[in-house]
Amino acid sequence: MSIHPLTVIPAPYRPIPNSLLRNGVGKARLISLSAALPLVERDVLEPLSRRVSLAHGETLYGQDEPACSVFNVTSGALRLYRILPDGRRQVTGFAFPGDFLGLSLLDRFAVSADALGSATACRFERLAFKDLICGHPGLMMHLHEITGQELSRAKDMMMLLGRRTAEEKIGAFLVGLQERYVRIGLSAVTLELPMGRLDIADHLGLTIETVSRTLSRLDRDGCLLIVPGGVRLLDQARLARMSAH
Amino acid sequence: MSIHPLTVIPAPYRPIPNSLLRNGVGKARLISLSAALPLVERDVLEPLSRRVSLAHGETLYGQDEPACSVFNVTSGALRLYRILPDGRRQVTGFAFPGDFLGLSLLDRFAVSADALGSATACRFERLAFKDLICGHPGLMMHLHEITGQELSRAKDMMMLLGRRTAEEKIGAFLVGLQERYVRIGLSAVTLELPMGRLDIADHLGLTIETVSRTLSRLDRDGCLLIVPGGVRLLDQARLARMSAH
DNA sequence: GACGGACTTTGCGCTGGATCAAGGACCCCA
DNA sequence: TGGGGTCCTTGATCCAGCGCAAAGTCCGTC
Repeated sequence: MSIHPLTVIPAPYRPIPNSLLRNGVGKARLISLSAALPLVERDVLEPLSRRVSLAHGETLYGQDEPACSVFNVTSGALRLYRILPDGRRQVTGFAFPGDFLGLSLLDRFAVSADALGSATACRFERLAFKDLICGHPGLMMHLHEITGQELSRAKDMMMLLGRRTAEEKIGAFLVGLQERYVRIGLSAVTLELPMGRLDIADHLGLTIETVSRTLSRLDRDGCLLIVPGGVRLLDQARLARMSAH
Repeated sequence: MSIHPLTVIPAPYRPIPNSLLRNGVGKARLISLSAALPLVERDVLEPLSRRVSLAHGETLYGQDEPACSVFNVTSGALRLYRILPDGRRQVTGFAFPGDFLGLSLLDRFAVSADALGSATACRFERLAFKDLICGHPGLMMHLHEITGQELSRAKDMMMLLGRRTAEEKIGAFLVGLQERYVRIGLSAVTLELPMGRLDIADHLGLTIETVSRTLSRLDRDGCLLIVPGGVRLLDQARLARMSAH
């Protein structure tokens, strides 16, 4: 049902787990930091960093843990979330190569972070990082701006969670993900979804069944195509309309 | 129904609009900046500021407008929100004395801000503000930390919007407001609610009817007392439990 | 190549909160 | 003291999305 027999699907549509999110480990750090920062700032930060590797499902840090590090994701994808005592979970976002984690430099992490598939990151010791940027106002300002953009996206998210329907949530999620992928140089048509349906549900304030049903319906309507490991966006215009601000 | 005849209510419970939120205009700026910042940082910022006064409902700035100013609220309360083309609204938060607005220093405002009742703020010209803090790394770091706290609260809000029931939303809203009031030296028991039911609804992702019904039920259950212009929290323990993280 | 486990899809009945509709309280101003 | 506007409350009904249950799919492993 999800792949129509007459549909031409350009390779790769086979589930190569996280394939598009792994760009070769050697270059990853370079790619990542250059995407987010000017050369000169990268040169300042680079010497402080140490590599961290995570296997599928491994935790990078836990909510409320003392935040002694700042991270920059270099490959793979991470899930950021909070959990209530009774098990209800809110996935506040996903992190991809180039994203900073813990950049607000608070004493404790605001969320937990774990890996979807395998992932790597640069770790910076927080106090050293703080001292360093204190000596580089331009860099600090740049990092502040990145935090400001995250805050702005958080407000988009509030609107999404508080005032939009299931279909709009799914649409906005997919279009937003596509935009982020394009910005880091990944496919714009076939979206890899390294997170599961349950992660998407807990991100959008829905249940896994509603996510599944809504995706199925969009597939049936020819709006998108569910492929193993992800989704192909077909009717971009309609998706854009349903996720429009 | 909302005020039980046998309940002793300490004055003031009469609706003095925004009474507790107006602390005398002359001292307001001092109070505000001293609350948020150390003395030395206040002395740096103070000379750049100009007073702005807003009447009830007046707009301080609009979403997507070029952000040429940073503000620090000195009296009253503001509503921060986004609106979708079809009229659906998400109130992303409320601002009280001491709060900064536009601190992420992006080119455009992420939300609209208007006054609930009358309000005043300090206005800083954005570029001058930026230049100034570039020369004061400690101050910039402090402001960055404030932004980080706002981001953390935004994530609380996502959890609230995505995963909690109407009653939990109301409970968490009231307890959170109380905590903020305490921090700026206002009453801890009788909460003034300068925003209307519709503002609360649009903040919590509910309808005005659900907000009204839920408050009525909590009143009936002896959990709180609806008084003109606000609410008195009676069963703090139960409220804390229902809003617990 | 078939067994087991994790994830996804689908059907069905249910419910929390939305929607529609009607009053009620309060306030400003005449 | 009364009339009109705004906001709030309450009741009745509806429905989008939830919760449960049962297949179905995919994948790794032995």
